[in-house]
Amino acid sequence: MRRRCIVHIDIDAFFASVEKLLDPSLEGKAIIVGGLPHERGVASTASYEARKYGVHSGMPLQKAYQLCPNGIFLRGNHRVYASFSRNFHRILSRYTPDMEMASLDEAYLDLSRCRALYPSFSQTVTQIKQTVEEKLKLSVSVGVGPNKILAKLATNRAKPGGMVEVKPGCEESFLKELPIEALPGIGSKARAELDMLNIRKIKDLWGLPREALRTLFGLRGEEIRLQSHGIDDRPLESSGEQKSISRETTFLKDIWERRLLLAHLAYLCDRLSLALRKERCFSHIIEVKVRWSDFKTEVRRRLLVNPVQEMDDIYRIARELFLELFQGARLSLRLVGVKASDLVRSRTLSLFEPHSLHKERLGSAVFEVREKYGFGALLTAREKMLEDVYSFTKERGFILKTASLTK
DNA sequence: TCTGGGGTCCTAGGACCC
DNA sequence: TCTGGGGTCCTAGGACCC
Repeated sequence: MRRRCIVHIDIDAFFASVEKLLDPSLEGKAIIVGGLPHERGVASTASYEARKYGVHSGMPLQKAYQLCPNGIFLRGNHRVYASFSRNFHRILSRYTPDMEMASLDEAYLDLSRCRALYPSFSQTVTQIKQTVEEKLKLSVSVGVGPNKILAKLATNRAKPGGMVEVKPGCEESFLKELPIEALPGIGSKARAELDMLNIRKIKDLWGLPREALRTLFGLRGEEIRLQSHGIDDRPLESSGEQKSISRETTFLKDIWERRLLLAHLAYLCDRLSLALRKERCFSHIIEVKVRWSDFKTEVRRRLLVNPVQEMDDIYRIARELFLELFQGARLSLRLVGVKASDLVRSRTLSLFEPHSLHKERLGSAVFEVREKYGFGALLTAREKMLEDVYSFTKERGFILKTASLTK
């Protein structure tokens, strides 16, 4: 098979860079996006200035604040980032239809089919990089290789702002000294296990027999073995249908009052219902998640014969699942969440649900008003109750992190 | 240090059926 | 009265990614 030409392109410190663009006074400063220093949470992005202090994404905000007390902490605005991401996608798609958006700020391009169009790959790649940077006003890093794994690892080496190509014959020398956790799929747990076996670099994996990898990583073992040699024939995948939608909240302080937790659960169900409606989806599985104050996480899910979309239906099930978990609770909760999965596009109306048509019409009307005027523009009776609970919440000093219902 | 929110995928055990 | 083998479905948990 002919060597493919895969390009991986990644926006540098994406959220932080967008914030600098929106507010030029932030230029040159240590920016940490993810939340305010006293909040519970982690950094989703740190600017390169902040990284000098040791701050990195995934780090708890309180720790980031200790390391970088003069940093500028921002909650961030996902809608703005999503709009930048759409532009990113638009620009790249002009070069080839063979593209995979791996996340908001990261994409793969396969130029193999466009050989006739682009006689010089390195020139084309340089041009793509320049165009993206000019149009988005954001710096990007680019990696080029014969497959996804090598292109991605090349990008990591190119950061920030550079371009690295893994040339034919250089694959193993490029890989051998990289730490094993550079391979996607090897996270903190796997790294710790491999560390005990004295396996720290990718070249250390080369000596392991297949069976050992199979034992360590299960089905992923063979893929990891091949990738450690730079072999990867995974095709690019255009983003398929979403498999699940979820909404969850970590409270600023742990909560033990049932009434408060149920009220917040209802709020999450409402937001989930809105999201399902937006995607024109119905859900066959509803799942409730709780995280206790000791950080132990539990879930309960229910498979439904008739898929749901309406808030009332979701909440009825979520409430039961929640109470199953919360019955006899000895600890308070730091998180509740609700998730819809096994999504379907439409559903057949059941003869046993005479009111469902009416309910759906009401739901559509609520949805339209909220799309136009915002979530808080229209409150149902239950949400009016919720609103009271929110003020009750404030009186009790439990400020929920999620924005209140009214604007 | 004290651990987000949104996802995907895999594993393992129990129930159930043949 | 002791106890198969295999397949599938469901549930819960967890690793991992950005």
